[in-house]
Formats: sequence, structure tokens, C-alpha cells
Amino acid sequence: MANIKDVAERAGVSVATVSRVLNGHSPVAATRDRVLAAVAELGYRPNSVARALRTARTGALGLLIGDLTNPFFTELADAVEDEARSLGYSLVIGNAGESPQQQDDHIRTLIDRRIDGLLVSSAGTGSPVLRETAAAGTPLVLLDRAVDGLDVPCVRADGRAALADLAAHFAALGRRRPAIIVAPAGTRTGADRLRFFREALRPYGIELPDERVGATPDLQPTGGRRVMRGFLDLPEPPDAVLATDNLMALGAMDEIRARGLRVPDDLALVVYDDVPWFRHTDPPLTAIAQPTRELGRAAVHTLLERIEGRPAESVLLPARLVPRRSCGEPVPEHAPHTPEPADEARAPVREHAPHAPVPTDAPRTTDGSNGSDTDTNTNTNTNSDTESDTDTHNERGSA
Amino acid sequence: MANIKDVAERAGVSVATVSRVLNGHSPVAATRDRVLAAVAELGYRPNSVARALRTARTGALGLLIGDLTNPFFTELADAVEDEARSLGYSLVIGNAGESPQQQDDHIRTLIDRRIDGLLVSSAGTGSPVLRETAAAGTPLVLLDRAVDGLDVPCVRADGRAALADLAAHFAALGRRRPAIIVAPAGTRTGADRLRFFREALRPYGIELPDERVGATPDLQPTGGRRVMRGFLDLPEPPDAVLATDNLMALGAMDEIRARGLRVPDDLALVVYDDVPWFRHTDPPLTAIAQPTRELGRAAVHTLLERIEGRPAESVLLPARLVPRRSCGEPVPEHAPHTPEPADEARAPVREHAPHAPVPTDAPRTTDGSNGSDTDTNTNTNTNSDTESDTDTHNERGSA
DNA sequence: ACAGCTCGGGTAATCGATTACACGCGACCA
DNA sequence: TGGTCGCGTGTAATCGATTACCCGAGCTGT
Repeated sequence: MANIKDVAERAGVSVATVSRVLNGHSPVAATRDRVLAAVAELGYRPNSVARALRTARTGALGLLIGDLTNPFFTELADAVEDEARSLGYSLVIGNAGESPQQQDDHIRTLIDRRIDGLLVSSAGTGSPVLRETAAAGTPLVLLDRAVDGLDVPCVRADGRAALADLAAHFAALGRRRPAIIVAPAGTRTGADRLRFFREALRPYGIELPDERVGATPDLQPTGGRRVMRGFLDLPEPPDAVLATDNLMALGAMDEIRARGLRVPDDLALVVYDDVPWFRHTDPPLTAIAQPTRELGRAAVHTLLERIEGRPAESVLLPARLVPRRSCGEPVPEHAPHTPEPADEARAPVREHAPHAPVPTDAPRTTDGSNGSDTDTNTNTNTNSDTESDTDTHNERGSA
Repeated sequence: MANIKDVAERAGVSVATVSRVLNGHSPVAATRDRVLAAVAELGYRPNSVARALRTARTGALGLLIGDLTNPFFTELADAVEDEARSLGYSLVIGNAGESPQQQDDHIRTLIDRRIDGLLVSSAGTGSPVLRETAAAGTPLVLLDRAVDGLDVPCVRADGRAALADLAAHFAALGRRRPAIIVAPAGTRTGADRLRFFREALRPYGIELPDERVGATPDLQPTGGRRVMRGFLDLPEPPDAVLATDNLMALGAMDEIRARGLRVPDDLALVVYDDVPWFRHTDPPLTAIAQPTRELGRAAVHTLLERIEGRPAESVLLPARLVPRRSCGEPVPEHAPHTPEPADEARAPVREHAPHAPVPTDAPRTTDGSNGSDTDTNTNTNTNSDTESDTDTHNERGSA
């Protein structure tokens, strides 16, 4: 493979000149053409490894996600990649497989490869390696999953309003024995979702006792199934279940199906994360949709702020309830999707619970851990149209 | 961040010694301990950029996939990553978004970063960049999607037997007006699936006329929906549709649903690629499952052969039909999944069509492009158990 | 006791780029 | 006409590792 020296010789100049031409540090026309000709003839491409060594910049960002086979993360990664590419960075995706140890391996590898910054959707509770990385000054931004006691900006969705809507939904449909399947104990995300759900139910006089709170060990279908089994074996089984992750919901559905039960007749089911298949399940699933692509975009911007040395704040974007038929009537799923694009975008979205005194008002700052960690929406992108993202399936040009 | 010089000073030795100790080129105990102590105290980690520059090896493999939001690719990537990691390589995933141009961008970036080898699931027809890469001698292996006229090993699934089973299935159920939704014209995968399906139907006297062959422009749900609309607007609409990709199937289901039609009553639907949600759709979908994880593993091994300079052969692993209820009776979906793990593994799998003279016999080599491109299964891994992979959902330890 | 061999470890070249510094040449001004 | 300024370009240091080569000390054999 040709290197800069070959180009220099061929063009009859020094390597310095070649470098300068290629980096636009020398806008001279004379030698410039000779150099460019030589580059073209040799098919020369600069060696990014050498460049990175010299400049101490790789032009790559790292993204650690919990699970590559989880459609939520996959969409997140897709959005992050798009944004990173459009800003001239390439993205290295690391898959933790929900294992903190594997996550640590990846963090180390990425740091060793001198990525310019790191986005982490942390598996488990934050590991020591993660804390060291933050302490070492590596530009770091948390994505989707906050980590207690880690003073680093975090970009994630705020589910409070959506959970309030859900509580209203349950109340309106007479579901009074809800249950929740949450992420492993100790994770901030699981704890938050549980707490907000409980708080949202209270105004309706609906209880969420501990026996109807099931933590999975693994954030996988198996775990969801196991928890659902426990619920169904209860003397008084729940009449509505919220699975706080789509994979756990999958396992829960397996168990429901295996017992010959029907949704929503025997049990209502609601899922966190909205994936395209939920419209086609039996029945179509009511879901809490996170603004996945916006989260990805915001995370990249936040990380770039850090990389460029500016202070960056946390970002919190609202999630929303997408009612379908898995909680029972009345949600008639209005004559399904006739227009081609952007059909789902018109799904009923309520910004505040319609008929109830929901506690979404004043004291927004509920956690004391991170000072800047409130409603601050630092979303900087100027895209005013929110449509095409919450849309049916993310479409891609080429047609 | 500490470098090798700092370590050398602290240990009172030269950088050469440090390097030797760290690379095991010097099994001496005396200085060794001092060096290791210094490494530990400083928290030193070798700079892989510098190392890569010197050794001309990065220890990274590249994987280009068609679409990150496609669960088939996602599972493939997951498998490739697992295998690469277990062999000491890290993986850089590039998402082409089914755009050949974006794919070319990625290829170039990866080559510039001097990855040790490249796995490509090519979007569109093979691009010039891809051909140049192969010609330049970069270790290259194609994955899932073959590219005509590119003399490079390819690891993919053989759908012939599964399609033969499907033809038998259709014949047995009296479906005599099949249709097929295929990938964009020009792609080898689309052409193959179409041809094999047609050939498989012939023995039953079932025709597959061109009007019931729909190519999507984009391999996305939108395209699938558009094609399905065309089919349903036909004077004689099909009574069975095979979507050769899960995303296109999703779009097809959108259209079916929008028209208020029912599967399988009004139309049978079969999907290429088996994703976990297909068991929960309405109705559960009959699918053609590819041995995704095995493909990923085999691809990594094949690539390593190339990297180490050995010749490598193409790999062809059989796909299989997983009958569910989307073609009508009789496939009663035997009392769904009672045992917890590995339930789907027991689904009826027929290696050869049960009751018909299917043309799967002698002339296996149907394409003349690549000499070594036959049934050769070069799968080298010694894992004898095939179980846990074709299983319900891929489970991951941690519990 | 001395030649020769082994072996640990230091010196310095090297990978392929970027970039500070210096130099030469032409132009401009006094 | 001579000095200075500026511009374009070359020389060489540098990034952080690996590794060929060489040197010196200690051990062995005769």
C-alpha cells in the first residue's frame, strides 16, 4: 500500500508538502496539482493509524450498548452512527451483552485504541472501570441508563409523563392489580421506572405491593418469563403487567402463551420501548415509546461538547404512551394504518394525564445525585420536524 | 496517560525491556517483577495505535452489515463479535444502511484504519470499491450475500432444501397462486431465492409468473408494503406470499392489516429469517430460519484463514423451514412452548420434503461463478452441540 | 586461566504520518 | 541597490510502541 513517501517521490516534492496539500494547509496551485495527480495515480490513502499516533486524535467515537440483539439499542446505535458520521466521526460499537465484565473489556479496548470519546449505556451498576475512565478525563457521556454517583452527563428519556398516562389508562379500564417487571436490582433505570410507576398509580388508589414487583437477573427473555411465571403463580395474580424492557416482555409473552392465557382478556400487558413488531403481535401491544433517535443524536452532540472541552449538561427527553389493544377496550385501534408513511405518528399521544390529578407538576428534581440532572433539554439540533422519527419504521432513501 | 517510557524510568530499565516483559519475549523473573510493579502503579496500558503502526497489525476485524435495524444482521453481528472476541480480535461494525455508497465509505474508513480483515454482507450489487479491496489483497470474506464475479470466499445459507419443503407445504395446503417479494434486482441473494423457489414449485405443477414476483427497491418495510399492494391489486391476487426478508415482511403485514385482510384465511405468509417475534405475531409466522450464529462463527474462521495466508473455501450451511400457522392448517402449533429453554428447537424440521420428488439431488453446483462455491462445509469449530443456538432466544449467562 | 558461549538488556532504527523551524528566493520599498 | 518581508518548501523531530543488533558479564570446558 502506497505511503506518503511514495507520493512525495512521484510528485517530486517532500513529504511535508504532500501532507500540507492533503490537509489544506497550503493552498498553492502549482505543486498542489502534481501532488494530487500522484495521489490519484498511486491510489494513495493516508494511514489513519500513523496519523492518529501523531495527532492524538482518532476521529472515532465509541458506543457501548447493553445488548446488540435488543431492538431498542439497535435503533439507538443506528441513530448515533448516523449523527456521528454526519459530523465526520466514525463509530465503534461495543456490545456488552448485558455483562458488566464484558463491558469493562470493551471500555479498556476502546480506550487503548484511543477513541476520542465514549458513549455508554451501562450494563449493571457502574463498574470501577467505568468510574476510572470518567476520572481519567476521557470524554464520557452516559446514554439511556444513568449510573448513580457518576458525575457525568447523561442523555435519557423521562418516563414520568408516560407512566402517569399509563396509570390513568389502567384506572380507566378497571385494572387494579398491576405488576411490574424491572431490570436487575441496583440499576438506576429499573429503580426509576418502578418508583415513577408507583407514584403514578397512587392518585388512583392503586397499590403496587412488592410481591408484584419482579426484578429479572438478566434483562433477557428468560428472566422476563421467570418473573411472569412467579406472577401467575400468585394466589392473586396481577391483572396488568408492565414489562420495562422489550426483551423481558418477549419472555413474559412466552409464559402467557404457554399457559394458554389471552391478552388482554386474562391479563393486560404493556411494554417499555416500542418496536415495529408490536403492531403485529397478538394482540397489538400498548407500549411506552422512547424518543430513541433523538436520544442518539443528543448524545453525540453532548459528547462532542465534552471532547471540545466545553461543559455539557444532561439531556432528558419525554417518553410517550402508545395505546394499542393489549389492555382491553376502549382503544379501538382506529382502522389500521391506511396512509403509507407516518401512520403511527398520529397515534393518541397525551402530554398530560387527561382525567386525574397526576403528580407531574412542581418538584421535578426527585433525585439528589446529580445536580445538573433535571429537565434540562439541551438538544441542540435545529431539526424542527419531529415526525419522521417516531414514524412507522425508520425509512431510508434509495427508492 | 502513562507511556512505556514512564514505566521504563520507574522500573529503572529501558523501554526495550518493558516491551519485552509485556510481550513475554523475556521470561526473566528479576526485572520482570519490577516492570510489572511499575505497570501496576502507573496503571499503564500500551497504546494500541502506536503498536499497530509498528507491527502493521491492529487486532481488529471489520464487519459490514446491510442494516443495523434488521434483526437478522443484528444476530449475525452478535455471533461474529462473540467469535472474534474469543479469538482475541475486536470487531468494528459498519452499518451500510443498505446503501452501496455508505458501504463504500465504510470500507474505505476501515481500510484506512488498517483492520486486519473484512467481513462484508454487501448492500446492492458489489461496488467497485469492494472489488478493488479484494484485488488489493485485503483479507476479505463475504457473508450471507454473495456477489457475482467476485472471487472471494463466501459464507452463507443454502435455502434450497427449505424452499423445497415450503413448496411441499404450499402444495399440501392447496395454495396454488404463490407470490414472492424479493430483494432489489441484480442482487445475487434475491435472484437465488427466486430461482430456487420457482424450481421447487415446478414438480407440483405450481407456476410462479412474473406478475407475482415483486422486487423491492430498498429492502425496507416500505418496499415490502408497496409490492404487497401491487399483489393485492392484481385481478387474481396470490393466495400465498413469501417475503424473502423479515423487514419486507413487516411492510407486507402492514398492507394486509390496512386492508382488513386476515392471515392465513385470505392469504398465506411466509418469511425468510426467523426472528423471536414471529412466534407472537397474529398469527405466528411460518419462517425459513437461517443458521445465523453458525454463519457468523464460520465467517470469522474463514477470515482468519485468509489473514494467516491460508487459502479459504466458501461455506454453505442449510436453512430450514419452521412451520407455524400463517399458511393455514394443518400445523396446530403443538401446545405452545411448555418447557422453558430450547422449546422452539423441537419444532418440526424436515431435512427433505416428505412427500414429493423435490429436485434437491445431484447437481448441487448451479452457479458457475465460483468454482469452490459448493456444499463445502468448512466449519472448523469443534463445538459438537448444535443446540443452544437454534434455541428460543439466545440466552446469556449472568443469572 | 583464557577462549568461547549464553543470555539479559541497552541503543537505536523503524512504522507513516504531522508540524516547528529554517532557508532560499522574489518582490517591494527606501 | 541593499535590506526586509513573506511565501513556499525542505529538514528533521516527534508521537509510542517493537525489534534487530550489539555489548558485557558470567559460566563452562580444557
